[in-house]
Amino acid sequence: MSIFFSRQCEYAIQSAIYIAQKPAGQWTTVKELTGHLNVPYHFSGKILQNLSRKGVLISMKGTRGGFALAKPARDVTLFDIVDAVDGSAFHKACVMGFPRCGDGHECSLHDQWGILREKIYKMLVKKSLHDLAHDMNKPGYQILPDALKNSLK
Amino acid sequence: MSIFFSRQCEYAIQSAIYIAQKPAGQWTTVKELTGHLNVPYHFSGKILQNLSRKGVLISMKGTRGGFALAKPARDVTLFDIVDAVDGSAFHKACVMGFPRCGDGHECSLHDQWGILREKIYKMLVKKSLHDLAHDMNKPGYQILPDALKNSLK
DNA sequence: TTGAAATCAGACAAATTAGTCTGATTACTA
DNA sequence: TAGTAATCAGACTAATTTGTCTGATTTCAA
Repeated sequence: MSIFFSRQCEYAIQSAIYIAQKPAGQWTTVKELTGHLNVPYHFSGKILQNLSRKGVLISMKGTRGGFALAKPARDVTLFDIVDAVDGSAFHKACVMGFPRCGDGHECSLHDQWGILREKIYKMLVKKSLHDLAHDMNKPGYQILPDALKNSLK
Repeated sequence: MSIFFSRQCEYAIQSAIYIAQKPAGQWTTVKELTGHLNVPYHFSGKILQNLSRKGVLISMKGTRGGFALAKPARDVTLFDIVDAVDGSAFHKACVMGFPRCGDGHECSLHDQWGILREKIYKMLVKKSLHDLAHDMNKPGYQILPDALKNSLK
């Protein structure tokens, strides 16, 4: 049970936050990212390419290339990332998997779960990458264990 | 993104509800279950065996055998099922996958998600199989599409 | 203009999850 | 007591997700 998002989605979120923490206009390479983030190098490449295909990031090839946000961090929500990677099936599907739920034959949890799901959705939509980047820069917050941080290139 | 529970867990929940709808003391065979529930026959067997190993169900071999609840339906919560199948990692793990979150280096969503997660947990703990079985017996509720229901043995 | 450093593309491998098959064992019934 | 219908166990296959590898292309800088 990967908690709520797929692992790929977790990686994407963490990557986006990392990129958003840097001054706008700077490019971030896969190498730098995976040095800070404990995401497998090549997998990271794939994920970032995917995000740029989806319009969340932009990329530049070449020596001074890398990835950057396609829009200002204030204008990208957490939901945008999740939606780009995992889709938004959790909006629709029955939490217990009953096929007719939401179809006039709602399951016993339908309403309760609907309320919670909506709260989760609002949480995702209200958090911008700017918020996240800002929060996670504060002292108590930290993206990685020190051990890993020290071992970066 | 399998919404929230693994598919196996969804099957387990649906099966448990089905069994709980029958009068106490009756045995339910895999054949009957999969006739009503659209769960692959052999996979269903595995899942039910697993649930009985975990103490949620009991089983009896032989001609008139099958599976039944190990305890009264009022005493089995939805959380018991989920916990038996998927575990309860969602209690602990960071929703965005940050390794140090919950360790003094909380992520930006930690508190908000904690509140929602607790509500989800309460929802699971408060729903007994008896509640579920009762609710899903009401007219508007229905476990399966008619088409499937009609094609049962 | 050449070399280095980056993305990009796609095939491949490994791990996990989902689903299938077969044969053994058990218990009821005729 | 023999046959049937069920669980049980475990090996196997298939599908999905995760992760790896290689080579091509692009861009910059010496």
